[in-house]
Parts: sequence; structure tokens; C-alpha cells
Amino acid sequence: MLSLPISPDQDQNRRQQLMKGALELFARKGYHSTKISDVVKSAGVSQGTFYWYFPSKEKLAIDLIEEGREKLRKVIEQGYRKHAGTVDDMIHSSARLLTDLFEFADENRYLMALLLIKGQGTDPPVQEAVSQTWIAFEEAFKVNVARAIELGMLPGSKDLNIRVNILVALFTGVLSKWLFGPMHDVDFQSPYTSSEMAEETARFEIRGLLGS
Amino acid sequence: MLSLPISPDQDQNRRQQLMKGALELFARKGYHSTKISDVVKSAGVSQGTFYWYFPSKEKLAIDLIEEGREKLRKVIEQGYRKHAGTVDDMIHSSARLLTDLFEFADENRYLMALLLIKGQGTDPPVQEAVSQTWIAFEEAFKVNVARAIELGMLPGSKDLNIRVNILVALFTGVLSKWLFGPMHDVDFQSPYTSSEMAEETARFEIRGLLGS
DNA sequence: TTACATTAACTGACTCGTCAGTTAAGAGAA
DNA sequence: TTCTCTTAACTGACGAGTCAGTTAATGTAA
Repeated sequence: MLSLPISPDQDQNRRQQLMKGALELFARKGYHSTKISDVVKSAGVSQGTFYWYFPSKEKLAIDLIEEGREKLRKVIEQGYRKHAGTVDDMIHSSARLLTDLFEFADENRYLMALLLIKGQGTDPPVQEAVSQTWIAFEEAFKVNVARAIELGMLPGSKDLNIRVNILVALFTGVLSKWLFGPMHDVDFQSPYTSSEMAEETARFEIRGLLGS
Repeated sequence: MLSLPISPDQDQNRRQQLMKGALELFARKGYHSTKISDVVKSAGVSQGTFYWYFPSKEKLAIDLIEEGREKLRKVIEQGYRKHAGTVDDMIHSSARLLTDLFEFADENRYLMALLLIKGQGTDPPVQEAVSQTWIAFEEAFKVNVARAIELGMLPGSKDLNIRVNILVALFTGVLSKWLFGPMHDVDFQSPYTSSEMAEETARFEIRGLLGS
């Protein structure tokens, strides 16, 4: 029998198909409003099939989040600062990392919606998975700031944690607004490009409101 | 029958009693996991009584949010900048407003939990109410920043909106972390006092990471 | 090359607890 | 004797998870 090349969409296995559809649904309608019946409809399979691949709705969500966590971690880890430099170098190097982050986020809006917005108000185990993601995110940035202090680019602070706290609050807050706007609309389109936003954020990060 | 002085808790009418209990429950367990049966238990009344005071669970949540919105708005409106001053004046005046805000938030943790965290992933009308709250919040700050620019205290920016966007993202992000920690725990206690946090945030706001 | 066996993948009707909202009956006041 | 407020018991829909059975692909032995 002739072995025809099959299209990637059919080739991707059911599990991925289900996860992809579910991620979009979770992002759009939220965890609770997304029914298993919606998920299976999106993949064109029957309800029983879902339970062949996942033990529960909850596990599906957690798998989705944990998979996203790894992707996100990779983006930040690539951005570690290597050398000392001027203040402007610092702003540029931060802007570059932020641009990567914003671009990744834009290409993975459903994931970001789940992590930033819709993961809240779900069941404890799912929330836990989301929280762990942001803890990992903060940890990755802490390494980055500590490096900058070591290199003498930033004033050492008596308390690194509070600084990084504020920094991460800034980044996630800006990210969330840029991606989804004030109404948390998954289809929102910001008037600013990712690099515009990244530069403005980086300048603010380093110099505050004064540094126009 | 002797009319004894009744405690404020009994005096407050059923509606307030129900709202108070529901707010805590929403903050702790989230909107979906909070059952009407939980709410009526917390107020010590039966299910029918709930529906005497509220047409639906949804309306209860929206009333809660809208009431909170007004309280929050008042806190910020009191903080408008009146006179020009040095950079240090600016930091102090911002820190004062932020201290008020942080203290209000701390005294109204359940409300803040609902607005910052648990209001997400609920039904559209409830989410809409939450979003409107943050839009109002941002609007209030925009007035504040515009005033500072008028007074020549801040460099005029070609785009006020993006600045205020970033600013509000910073404030809500910091607030959320300070109140609830990384795990979004309603009972979290930050090691920093509200004024420590407010000062650190204000310094960052004006001078960025450089201005230690 | 037919008959039988095994298994992974899939189906969809069903179950069964849960929960928002209803109702009918009354208590106390005025 | 009507109005406000309260109750306990009820209803009906909904949705996560189950299960008895189907299908198609592959194996295997006469």
C-alpha cells in the first residue's frame, strides 16, 4: 500500500490536538466555563477519547501550564547579561531581553492569558501550577539583577528581593496590559510594537519617570 | 420586651451581612467555588433569604465590586498633587499617596483579592465590573501625572498614556505581591510595612533601578 | 488466505452529584 | 389582613467522569 505523506495537522497526535484546543478555550472562556464537551468538540473527537489521554480536566490544565513554564523559562535564561557597560548599554540590553519576552508572549497569547489572567479563580492545584511559574520567572530575573550588581552596573541594594519583586511586578503588569488591554481581551491589539514597549519599559526600569 | 443595645454585627442588616460574608468567601475560594449555600451559612440564614436580597449570585459579586470601586477611587482622589517641588518632594508626595493606597488595600484585603486576583476567570459581567474598576483607577492616576507634567516636575512625554500604563502596571503589580505574596495567599503577611513598600516603590517610580 | 486473537484508539449514551434558583407556607409587626 | 422577611424543602439543568462496546490495525498459526 502506498504510504502518502500525511498533513502535520493530522499527524500531530490527539493529545496535542486536545491540548491546543483546550488552551485556546481556557484563554478565551476561562477554566470553569470551558467544558470538556467544548474541548472534545474543538478536536473533533468524542468525550471518551478525552479520558483516554487525560485523567481529568485539572490534569489537562496543569500539563498546559507546566509545558508553558518551561518555554517561558528558556526565553529569560537566554537573556543573561554577560559584560559590564554604560547605563545606555544596560537599557539596551534590558530592552533586548524584554523584546524577546514580549515577542514570545505575543506568539503565545493563549498561554499568557492562562498564566496572567485566567489561571486565577480556578482550583487550588491549577493555581499552584500558575504560581510556581511566576516564582520561577522571578528567580530567573533575580539572577539577572544580581549579575548587574556584581558587575557594578547597578547600586547594590540592602535588599535585592524587594527590588526584584518590584521589577517583576512591573514586567508582568506591563506585559498583561500590552497583551490584553484594560478589558483583558484575548484579541486585543496594542498600538505599540513589542520593541517600542520593551524600550519604554527598559528606560523606566533603569531611570524611572524622570528618564524621559 | 426589653430592647437591649444590639451589637453592630446584629444591627447591620442582612444585605450587608451577606455581602460581608460573601466577599471573604469570594476572596478565599474564588467566585465559582463559593456556593450560595456557603454564603447563607456564613450569615446564618437560609437560601431563600439570599434571594430576597439579591436577584442572583452574579449581581451580588457586581455589587461588591462596584462598592469597592468607589472606596478605592476616593483614596486616590485625595492624593492629587497640589504644588511644584523638588525631585525629593515628588518622591515623598508619591510615597504618601502610595502609603494611603497600601494601607487601604491592607484593610480591605478581601476586596483587593477580588479585584486583583479572584475576579478573573469569572463570568463576563463580573469581569467587566472588575475591568471598569481598573480603568477608573488608571484614569485617576493619569490626572495625577498630567498635573506633575504641567507643574514642570516631570518631563512631558510624547505619549502620556504609555507612561501611565506602565505606572499603573507597576502599582497594581507591587500591590498584589505585597498583599498576597507569590502564591496569592489571602492571609499572606509581607515582611515590609506599607510605608517601606510605598517608599521603595515611589523611589523606583521616579528614578528607576539606578536611584537607590 | 482464511480463521482467530490481541490491543490501542475511540465512541456516545449514561450516571450521579452538585448547585443556582424557586416555591409555598408561615411568623411577626403595624 | 396585609406587608416584610424568613424558612425548609424542592426542582431542573448541567457537566465531569464512566463504561460497555466498536473499529481497525497487526499478529499468528493452520
